[in-house]
Amino acid sequence: MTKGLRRTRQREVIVEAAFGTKEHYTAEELWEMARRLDRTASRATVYRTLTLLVECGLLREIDLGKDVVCYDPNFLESPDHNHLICLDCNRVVEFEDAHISVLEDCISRRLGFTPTLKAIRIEAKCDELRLSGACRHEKGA
Amino acid sequence: MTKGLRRTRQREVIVEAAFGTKEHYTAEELWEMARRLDRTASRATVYRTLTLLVECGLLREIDLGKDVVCYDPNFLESPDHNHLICLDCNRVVEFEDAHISVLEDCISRRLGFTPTLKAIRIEAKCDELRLSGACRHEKGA
DNA sequence: GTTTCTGCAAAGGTTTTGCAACAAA
DNA sequence: TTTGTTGCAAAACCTTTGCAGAAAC
Repeated sequence: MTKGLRRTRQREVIVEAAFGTKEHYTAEELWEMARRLDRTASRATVYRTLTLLVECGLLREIDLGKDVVCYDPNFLESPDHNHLICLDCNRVVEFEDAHISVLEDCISRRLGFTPTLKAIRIEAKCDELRLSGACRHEKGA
Repeated sequence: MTKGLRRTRQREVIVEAAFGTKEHYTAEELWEMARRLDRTASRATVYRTLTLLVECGLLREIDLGKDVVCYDPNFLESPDHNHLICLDCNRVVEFEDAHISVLEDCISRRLGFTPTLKAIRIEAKCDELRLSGACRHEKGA
């Protein structure tokens, strides 16, 4: 009844690419990163491996407000972090807060649920840009 | 320099459908609802009107963890609410919490930002189902 | 009359899939 | 061997868009 997953060179390459960065990426971007390690990596296998990694809980899908799904390899280290997206420069800032996390658990329990995933997304404007007219990170796409 | 938007019958129908429910819906579902009011409503106009409504802030896109974008017509009444999605029955529970909202603002400010949108998504398992083996809402798609 | 809007169908972009060849166990 | 995996190209999906006719102002 076990899944009988196999260790293949393709999967090794994709996993290495997936966790070789701390940046968020799309499926297409992961494909590019994997191809830098092995020119023969195929898009289909990247998609199939991404599905596996997300199912295993090794990788998490995040909503950065873009029109494509993004993946975040940093949840292994800090499983409870959230994302703030700067609308001025598109920079994504990760943050973690124990108080919020506890509150989320309380609210869930009160509603009759046990949370399995908690995600906060904050879209915001940069104070520095508003006050001084310039933002240190403005280049960020 | 003004946008010069026009009041058309098609837009009236789509807006009526969009705010004639408290449920969340996809673009496709809104198209079906609009067609119930007017058989000639076209998909393209639904998409174009959705874009306008979101830009105006009358409607909000929400991430329910599905693979399509969902829209939530309830943000006009309670602009600060969040969503808990039951993984057992797919039911979506809306909740609001002033403490969390304040904490989100504090964290944003500390990071140097002024938030324009705050969204929490919690995926969870139903306690009732786990304890008693049955869930009142199990039918939910 | 001018400008905006609509509907259609085609195009665009992302993700999934059927299948034959291939590789791991 | 047996079973799982890959790569390709096609298919499936959702969303956007060009354009000519229609409607609003």
